[in-house]
Amino acid sequence: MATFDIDNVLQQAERSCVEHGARLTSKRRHILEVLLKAEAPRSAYEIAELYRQQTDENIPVMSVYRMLDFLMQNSLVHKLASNNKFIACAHIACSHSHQTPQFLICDKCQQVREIGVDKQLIHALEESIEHNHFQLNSPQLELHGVCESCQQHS
Amino acid sequence: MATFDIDNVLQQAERSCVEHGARLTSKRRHILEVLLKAEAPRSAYEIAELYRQQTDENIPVMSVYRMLDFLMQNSLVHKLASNNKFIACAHIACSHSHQTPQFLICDKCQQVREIGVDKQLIHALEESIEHNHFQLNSPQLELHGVCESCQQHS
DNA sequence: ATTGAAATGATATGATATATCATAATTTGG
DNA sequence: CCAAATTATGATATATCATATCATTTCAAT
Repeated sequence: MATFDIDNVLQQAERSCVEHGARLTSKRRHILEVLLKAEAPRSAYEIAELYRQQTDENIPVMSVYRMLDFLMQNSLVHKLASNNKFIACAHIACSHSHQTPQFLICDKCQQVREIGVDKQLIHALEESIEHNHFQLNSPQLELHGVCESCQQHS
Repeated sequence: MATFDIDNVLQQAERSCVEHGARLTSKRRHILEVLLKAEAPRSAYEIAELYRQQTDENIPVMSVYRMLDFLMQNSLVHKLASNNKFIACAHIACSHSHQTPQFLICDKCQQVREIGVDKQLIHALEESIEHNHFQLNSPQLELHGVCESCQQHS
């Protein structure tokens, strides 16, 4: 993601937090920035290390976890359960309301693509689940495979 | 799951391993049995503890992980990435070839239902993913929510 | 300025998972 | 049947991921 984009996204994140009465502190903002700059999902410990490198300031991992919690609550960051890593939401700067996030995770290069799966499809999935009398919380999907680029170079 | 079912499932697991030239050793079989008896997904450490209780024998967690790897390779056990726990495959004794596993995980009682989502639906999902030039490994889905029983008792 | 709430730091510890080398069990080829 | 090779398991250490708890700092509201 290009630098000018990051600034734009950060501004939008700022706005979104203000709207919801959430405080995007300087440190929280920095954590988000680290993830926006990262080219793949990062663990909390990796984020702490990148934070140190990029700001010349130490940060306890404990704090990183708390800030990630904040960012997740405000839909600015997602957690990938399948590898215990975190990723900036790809739709922070989008105007439309956020869909249920769907991630394509490349098992070779670790890059993640956050896609919008067809709404109808998700709807059908939800219906199928309701047939099982199950009440869905949030149908975040994580799908593992090989991305286009890695397919070509193998 | 009733006891007589467990024996049946274990026999089927045995058969399936023989077919594939895999060795379902006594210990591996016991690990599978522990999971078949468990009424919810278990962590590797919990499995080690249950193993101790049920066999009066110690087992290193290291070994549990290795045996779980074996069982997963042979489609007898699945790992739930979203909570780092393991569960016996619900379709060991089924004759039909295994579908892509789909799990409904209750966030209240932790019970898991392994369902067969509509084939067409999965197919559509796969198509949507191919549009993104992504090559799926295995589309295991983990969906979090509240099960029927917990909905009623809340 | 004072106070109360929210954010962050510091420390400890728990939970999950892998690396590595040693030993035991099983298979295989003679 | 035995020896070698392979596979499985044990033992130990350590890496990695995450939470609990209490102390301190920052910030906002009065």
